[in-house]
Amino acid sequence: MKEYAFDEIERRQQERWEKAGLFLADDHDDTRPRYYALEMFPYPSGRIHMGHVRNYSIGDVIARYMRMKGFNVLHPMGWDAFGMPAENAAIKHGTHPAKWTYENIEYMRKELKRMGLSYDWKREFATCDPEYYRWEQLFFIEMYEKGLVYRKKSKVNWCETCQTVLANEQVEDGRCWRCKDEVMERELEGWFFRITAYADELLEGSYRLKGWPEKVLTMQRNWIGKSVGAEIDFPLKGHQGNIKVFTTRPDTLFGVTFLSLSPEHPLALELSKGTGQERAIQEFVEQWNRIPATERRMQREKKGVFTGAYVVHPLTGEAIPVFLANFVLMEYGTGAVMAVPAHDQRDFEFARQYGLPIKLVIRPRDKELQAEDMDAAWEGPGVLVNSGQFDGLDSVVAKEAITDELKRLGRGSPKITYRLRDWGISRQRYWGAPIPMIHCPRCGVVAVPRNALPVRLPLDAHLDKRGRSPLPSLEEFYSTKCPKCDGPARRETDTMDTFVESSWYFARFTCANDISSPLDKELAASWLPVDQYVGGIEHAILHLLYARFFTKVLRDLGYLTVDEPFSNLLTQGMVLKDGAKMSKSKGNVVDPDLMIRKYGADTVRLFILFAAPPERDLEWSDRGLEGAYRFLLRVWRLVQGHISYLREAKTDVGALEAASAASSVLRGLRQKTHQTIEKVTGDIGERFHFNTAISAVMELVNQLSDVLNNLGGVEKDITAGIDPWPVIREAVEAVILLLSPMVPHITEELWAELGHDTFICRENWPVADPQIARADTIKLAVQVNGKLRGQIEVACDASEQTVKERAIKEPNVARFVQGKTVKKVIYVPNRLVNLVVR
RNA sequence: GCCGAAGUGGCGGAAUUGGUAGACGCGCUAGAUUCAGGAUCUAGUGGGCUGUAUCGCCCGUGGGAGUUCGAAUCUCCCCUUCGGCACCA
Repeated sequence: MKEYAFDEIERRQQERWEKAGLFLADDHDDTRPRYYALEMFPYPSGRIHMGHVRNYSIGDVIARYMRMKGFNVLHPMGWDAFGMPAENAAIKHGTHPAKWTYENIEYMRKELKRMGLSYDWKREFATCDPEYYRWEQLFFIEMYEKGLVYRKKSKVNWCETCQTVLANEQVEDGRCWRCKDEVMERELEGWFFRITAYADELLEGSYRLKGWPEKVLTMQRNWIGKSVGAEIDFPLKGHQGNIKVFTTRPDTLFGVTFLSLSPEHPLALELSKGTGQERAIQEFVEQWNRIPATERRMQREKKGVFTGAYVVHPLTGEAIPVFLANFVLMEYGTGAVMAVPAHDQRDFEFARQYGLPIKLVIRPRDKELQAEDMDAAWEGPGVLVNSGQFDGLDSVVAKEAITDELKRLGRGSPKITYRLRDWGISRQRYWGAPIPMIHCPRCGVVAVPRNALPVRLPLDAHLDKRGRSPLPSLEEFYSTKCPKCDGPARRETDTMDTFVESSWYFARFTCANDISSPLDKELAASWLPVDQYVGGIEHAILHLLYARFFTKVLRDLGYLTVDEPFSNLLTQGMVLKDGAKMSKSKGNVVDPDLMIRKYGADTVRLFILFAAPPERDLEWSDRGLEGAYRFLLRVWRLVQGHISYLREAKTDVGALEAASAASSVLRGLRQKTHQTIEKVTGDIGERFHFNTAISAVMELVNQLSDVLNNLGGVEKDITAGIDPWPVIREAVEAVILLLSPMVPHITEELWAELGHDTFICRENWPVADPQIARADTIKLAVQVNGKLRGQIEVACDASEQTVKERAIKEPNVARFVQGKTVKKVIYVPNRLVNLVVR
């Protein structure tokens, strides 16, 4: 018997596939429906890890399955190649980020190829290729012209270790998402993408993304954080001007007893002038400034100080004191809030702390409240009281009524506020796409002309030990001429956030080799949106929201015709070892290369698909891996051990039907074969539950082994002259075909061994015959008062009457029914009979 | 604190629509083979019951209550674990 030489087999099959160009997507074939399967492309960090193996195994099953289902499949791969680790490695090892990156890509490409992933490698690119980022620079300029890019000075999150600005999303718990060092606050001028212009569409669109996990959509909605309310002006008492506040509860306007301003509010110091509160305010603000920005938000205790100033209530004319309060955020709304202690918990705590009045204006429908003995604010709905002309109104209705009144008086207006901030994309790093802008002392900011693109990142730059970008001091780079006035000018030396590259790479894959334009509109339209996107949940907000934003921008720039990039999203769970995420620091990393060398790519793929459904976390198990290997070995021996009979067998309908008519064992095997096809098709095609698909094939293999181990018995069972091998071959072929998307090499090899000269990955997915899959008898459970008391086997088409009679005659059932009256008989066809007795 | 997901044998997990809980795999036990170990094959494997022992009973899906002829699945309360958000006015 031939040995299962997985390494030789896998390499040979991979070579065959490559030579035959099996996985190239056909841009021009319109006879088959198109399907775009995509996995999140990796950062070329050096080597692949188990997370990649899982991600790409899942994606590959989908791609291969859809191909067999007759789709023209696009399944590309590339490299998210800009980023800091390249710079860090360059500094540490005295190499160049480009060299490091391209060498890693070389290595990792080999690793991916060794896994037998069915990619269209002709579309591969790295985002650090000038031929890629040149188009990104073009988009930047076009967005700039449309007002979607702007420059502003802002307080930014600065990571000293990484020497760069971080987006809000890259700050976790006040620390840098990458190096985990504390983030500082800094004022810096930088470039922004106006993602807020799409806030509403991003939010609306989230309700139409039926193929996304609800969890991801919820996270995005929270991130966008839309609040509907009103902006209200409180005129300063005795001064010019007013203080603007944003509130979602205009219905509580009559309950305002003070105003709270952020300590960073521009009016903070000014308000106290001439009130005797100057010192107190000064101290409070100074104290506030001494607290590191990252810790400010963590303070939970409500603290504040009176500014000495008063504003006028816009409807009642009352004087309202103005406070500074440590919980008011400058970056949200207007940096000032109207305080309604009776109906906002924070205001309530603040008021209690400083002995400020609490005025009840919303009375809940089902209970009586007194301002004096409340122990928490009432934030729910109710009926308005103490609210002048609005008394008696429902609080929901009052929101609009009061806003209308304010608008009529010119003291306020409806307002929608978002938590989402514009996307700061400037990075003071070297290894990124240069921002194609020029600063001219005479003309100001000028875009690089389109015909001068790309602005190439100079490769002869020198990185200093501290990791600071060499670009601002590299004259050959920054020194240029103004495209408008031809005078001396300076190039922008910031580079783009690497999330920009990953925001449109999926679109570029549809026309990766187009050298004349960023996106071929027709090709993009023919492939997009991505039918199935697969990746980690850690990108739920960042990458996925940016990609959605970019898709809408590119649509509005005329490049794309779709509104959303990914129709269906599968977020796979993590790979754990000993209950924890694999990491170098924990020392629990399992090296995929090593495992592949030891057991082969098919075994590793099989284990990882079998151990858990894709969306759940997966616990790595060496034993489980061995189990997967053993199973493949069983399949191998099953086929090779009977190879000459199997090769001879002809699976024509006549032979199959004759054999199953002649033998109950063979009839049973055929039935199991077709049931398995049904089950696996559903599990892969509809649920992506590869674990149960595999276990179903295992059951078929078990039954097949039984039959083969007992061939003598089968032959006795058979009418003379009937050949059992067609039925056995049908089962064997089903096993091989059904497993092929998951373990493509061994199945390809066995397919050839059976005498096929076709590629299995080009075969049609098997179709179950429901007639054969259906059993002629069926086992039903019989319950008495809901407890299982027996089992009966009846003909499929048995009448309800027959079934009930059989059930009641079943000895053990009869025992429990004896001496009692049957009150009711519940009959669930194909499932059970339940006798209710008393 | 708020939101979400999860909790099923020794372990990973299955039960797709309220209908025979524990499929499949790992591990374990016994047997066969072997000088031995490993590998392989066969059988068994949720807990309890000397009980009318190839059959049957009781208990059992984090805990408690409920709806139902019937609940791992639905409802309510509680516990634990993981993830996200965390003063967003």
